[in-house]
Amino acid sequence: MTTMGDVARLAGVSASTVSHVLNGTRKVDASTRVRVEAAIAETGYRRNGVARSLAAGRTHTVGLSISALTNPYFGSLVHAVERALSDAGYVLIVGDSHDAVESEKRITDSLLDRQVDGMIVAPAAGSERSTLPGIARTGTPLVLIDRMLDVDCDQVAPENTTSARMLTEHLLDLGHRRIAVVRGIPGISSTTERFDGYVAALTDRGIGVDAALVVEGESSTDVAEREVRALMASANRPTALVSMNNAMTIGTLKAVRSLGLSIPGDVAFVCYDDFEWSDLFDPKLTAAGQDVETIGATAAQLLLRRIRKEDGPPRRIRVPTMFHHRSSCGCR
Amino acid sequence: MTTMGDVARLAGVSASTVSHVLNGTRKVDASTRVRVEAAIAETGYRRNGVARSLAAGRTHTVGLSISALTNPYFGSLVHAVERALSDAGYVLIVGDSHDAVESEKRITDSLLDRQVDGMIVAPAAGSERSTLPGIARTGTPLVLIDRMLDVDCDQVAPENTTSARMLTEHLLDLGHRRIAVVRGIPGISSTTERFDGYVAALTDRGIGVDAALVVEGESSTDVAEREVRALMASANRPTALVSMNNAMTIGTLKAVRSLGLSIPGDVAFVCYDDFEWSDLFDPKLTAAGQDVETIGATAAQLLLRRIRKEDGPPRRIRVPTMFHHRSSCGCR
DNA sequence: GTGAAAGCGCTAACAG
DNA sequence: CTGTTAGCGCTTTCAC
Repeated sequence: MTTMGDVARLAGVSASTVSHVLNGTRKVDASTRVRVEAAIAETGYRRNGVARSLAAGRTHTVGLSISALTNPYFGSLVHAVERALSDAGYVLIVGDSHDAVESEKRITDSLLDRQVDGMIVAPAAGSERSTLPGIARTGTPLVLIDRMLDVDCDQVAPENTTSARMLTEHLLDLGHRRIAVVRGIPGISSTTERFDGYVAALTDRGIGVDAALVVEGESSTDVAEREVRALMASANRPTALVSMNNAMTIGTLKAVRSLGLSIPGDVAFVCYDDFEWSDLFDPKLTAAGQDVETIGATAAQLLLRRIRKEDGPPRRIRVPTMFHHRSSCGCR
Repeated sequence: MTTMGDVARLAGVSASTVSHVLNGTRKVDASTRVRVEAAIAETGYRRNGVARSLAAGRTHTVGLSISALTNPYFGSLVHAVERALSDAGYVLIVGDSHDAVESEKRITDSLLDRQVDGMIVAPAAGSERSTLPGIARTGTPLVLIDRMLDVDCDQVAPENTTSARMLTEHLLDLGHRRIAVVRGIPGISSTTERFDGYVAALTDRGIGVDAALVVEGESSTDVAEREVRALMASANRPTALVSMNNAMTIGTLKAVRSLGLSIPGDVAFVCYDDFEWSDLFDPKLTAAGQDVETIGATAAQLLLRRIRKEDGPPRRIRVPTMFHHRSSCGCR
């Protein structure tokens, strides 16, 4: 393994000069630069980032903890974050928490041990007690993504309440009164906020929330399928369904289809979260789509800002969703 | 920031003892261990992984370069790899090459600089000339994933030829003779091998390959949609279509739908790659599904083995696909 | 069972 | 414009 010292010797300069030509951190005479570059080329030298990080105190690495890499939504999120970060010269370490604080803690501890310059976390339920304090103690820049918490740090999440409310109101406008909702995993803001939007829409029209029409899908496709199936097979089947995230949508659609029911004929359907292939479903799904790219890019920018020590109060950013009016709601 | 030295001082021992209790690398008297642990707890000490890596020469980090984080297929792959790796105490740095060797080179160089203990790469076209030599030169353990190359290293990829052949033969068995194929991005083995399977099936029945029926989708949904649309709107429209990966499938279905054609009524359809929601499409897709979990887990195991210096000749593993016979082919 | 000391390969004052 | 010199915080012989 060739080190900076080897290169320096070969070029007849000091290691510090080699370091400076490599990093452009100080003026170097053109001729010596050439000699150094020649030596680098000759030896095939490649700097040791670990030593570099130790000496410099920065790793140019950021960590990302999310809850389900298999969910296309998070895949896009990782993609957006990765791009913004790599453009800035950082690399991304990803960890999948499976929405469990224990795994989340293991992941973030490991990231902290590795001295990441910052981290982005989609907090699992209970995160504010279990894992965030530990991160805060180290002073590592942190931005929360996808779910908001009552803590003092940068956060970026989609607009939830208003979007869910619009979705529900649309159904109400079409005359539906028995509207069921399929909720995501409990304990996180997205679930709560979206549910709030649903409740607000109903309440606003003087309709009470019927507990029997609230199905807990737990953000598991299988659970949602089972529960929705049970509901739709029961006597008090709703006339419309609103699904609160893409996993819930898949489960719901499977349930409906397995019962031989048709959408929107037998039951109207709208959902939070859009799919790239929404218009290939039959019928096309009326949905509130998140702007995942913006969410990811924004989170990365906020983090980069903190890493650069550009201070300021914590910011909480809501990214608007886009309403896609298609046909599963029963319109047109 | 508290260091190991601080802990040692507080516990009244040497830094080396602290290191040993932390790592379990040598026998430590129970009583001193207790004192050390108390000191650690008291200071909230957390070891510096960077210093650790520099001293030990291992980072417990592996890099992964893939071509499209937004593709659900790769999302699952990352997930599988991440799980296997984190179980073994490693973290994963991901980079998205967008199937371009230039980005791939930047990513792998950055990973190498960071002294990853190993890396997994889904090679872009041209990788063997551009990026793999550089990796080989460092001696960093490497396993290729998703696409195979004619190079000496561990590789794991799905079964392509036979699966594509089966798909095509199924169409042939149903009486189709004008079968179009939608190919993925050129220059990688999956595209070539799957196409070979298509050709073999036709040839075997004495049917020549009609160049007009070979559409280049370039692994871009948009391109596939445009090209398939053109083909299906033309005079010599095929009676059946075989799509070679999930992005091509989305594009193809969009094209078919936009023309108001029906599957399998107007054109039969089969595809390589399965979707979690395959049976929500209308009609349900007959597909050859990859076992992504196995591919990812296998790659991780092979890599771990190399990292542990368990030698042996390079292994090339083919993971079988699963044939899902549904209705888009026109059966039943 | 424990400590001292020599690095790991680089960065960044500090001096010239 | 360039070299010298301390470290960065840990692991790991080697010695006791």
